[in-house]
Amino acid sequence: MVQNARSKKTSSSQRREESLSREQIIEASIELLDSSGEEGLTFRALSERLATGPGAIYWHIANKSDLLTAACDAIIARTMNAPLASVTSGTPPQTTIRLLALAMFDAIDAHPWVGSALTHALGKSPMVRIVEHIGQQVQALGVPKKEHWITVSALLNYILGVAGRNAANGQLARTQGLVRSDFLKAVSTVWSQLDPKEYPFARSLAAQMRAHDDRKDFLAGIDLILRGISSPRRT
Amino acid sequence: MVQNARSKKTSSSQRREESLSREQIIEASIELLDSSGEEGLTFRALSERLATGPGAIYWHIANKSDLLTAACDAIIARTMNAPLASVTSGTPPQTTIRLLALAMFDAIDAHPWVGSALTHALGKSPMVRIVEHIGQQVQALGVPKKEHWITVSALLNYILGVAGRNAANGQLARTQGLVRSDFLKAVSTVWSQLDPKEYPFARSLAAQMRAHDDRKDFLAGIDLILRGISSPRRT
DNA sequence: ACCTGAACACCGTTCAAGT
DNA sequence: ACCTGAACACCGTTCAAGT
Repeated sequence: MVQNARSKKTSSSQRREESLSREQIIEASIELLDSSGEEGLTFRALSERLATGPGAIYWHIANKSDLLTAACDAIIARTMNAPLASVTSGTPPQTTIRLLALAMFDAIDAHPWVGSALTHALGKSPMVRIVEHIGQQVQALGVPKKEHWITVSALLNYILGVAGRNAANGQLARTQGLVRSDFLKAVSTVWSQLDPKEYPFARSLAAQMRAHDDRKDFLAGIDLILRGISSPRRT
Repeated sequence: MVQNARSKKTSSSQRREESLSREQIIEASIELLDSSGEEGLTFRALSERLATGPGAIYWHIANKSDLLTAACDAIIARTMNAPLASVTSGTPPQTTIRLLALAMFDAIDAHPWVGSALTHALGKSPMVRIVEHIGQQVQALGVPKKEHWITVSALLNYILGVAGRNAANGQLARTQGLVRSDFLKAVSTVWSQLDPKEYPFARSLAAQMRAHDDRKDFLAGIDLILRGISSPRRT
């Protein structure tokens, strides 16, 4: 209360001007999520950052799930529009899909919480945006209309799988105070010590796991699926 | 307190015999998760079901995350072993992979919470089991050793993506009191009303979404990836 | 119309005290 | 060795009361 006493200064500096807006709340949520992860986003921390009470937020936002979806949507909207800047009408759809997928990967890498937020926003706007952008390229690829759903689903599920993994990796790494590469090294070490009778394959994979590059491997998976899409059915 | 008064009856019926065991706790957790979803698993509900206090559980289990992983592992262990019963040495690896993948789908369909539990148990035993079983088939497929990691990752990420989606679908459907098919119909209706200028593709997908069959489409995605695996690289 | 902040009904987890 | 259950430090959400 004391620090609010100097409110005579018309409308200059760090005091909130006019009223709280949905955009302000979402932007503050993103900052909070980026700096302290999913569990760092609480209505109390958020209202403190916005210099207001917990109840005030409920005037603009329905509930926490709504808040998370909105924050996620803000990131996805930026992510889906950015890579299209370098795309011309001559760009092959495969290239555009790779660009979109990589943009998703980088966004989730920068904001791990987006990964799990996406999972919980299935019919919602973030997902619609992604489906739209990827779908248009699948269409341009000449995939028959009947297979649109299955093809987009396959790409989307793969991307969501990676997203979820990255989100979990990020959170685990944060919890244990490790960088992600160190965390993977730790897992690799555990796997290399698995019982060779029971888990021969997982054990043999430990070395590749230690050396791998998340981003490159993600793209390799996209390429694998793209190959599957353009490969004839056998049935 | 009153209902425990008749404890003279030696050791016959519904009273706990001997002491609480980790297995009992995990089994009760699975029942709770199946009947009331992820948010239904609380230490209070669990301890009530086990006729004990919340603190007692901590003697056998480290924390909630440990509990969820253990419950998930119990389901995955059953899931990965069952389909192998019908596999002989002559079964082509593709067929076995399809069987394993379908077993995963069905398990997650029956226990939606497994989907999100898997995401949070990355280096842990449930994941090791899955990697081991799928990996052995990838190896049998003749995939070069250098590509083991990427190939298994692609399959796994796809499966995890579907798993996460199913988990979220199940939870949403539960929250809104809908069966899953009704929930998809509702989403499809929303999508069919999207702005055709902004979201032409997503809009055109609504019909396919309404008609689709989760399980069949899941398998179609696996087949698509399998085609990609056996299709030559272009580099 | 928008905000305040106390209050409600929960959580996971701990820990002295019991047996 | 194992269990009890009160207590702690949190949550999301609501709502009368304010401006």
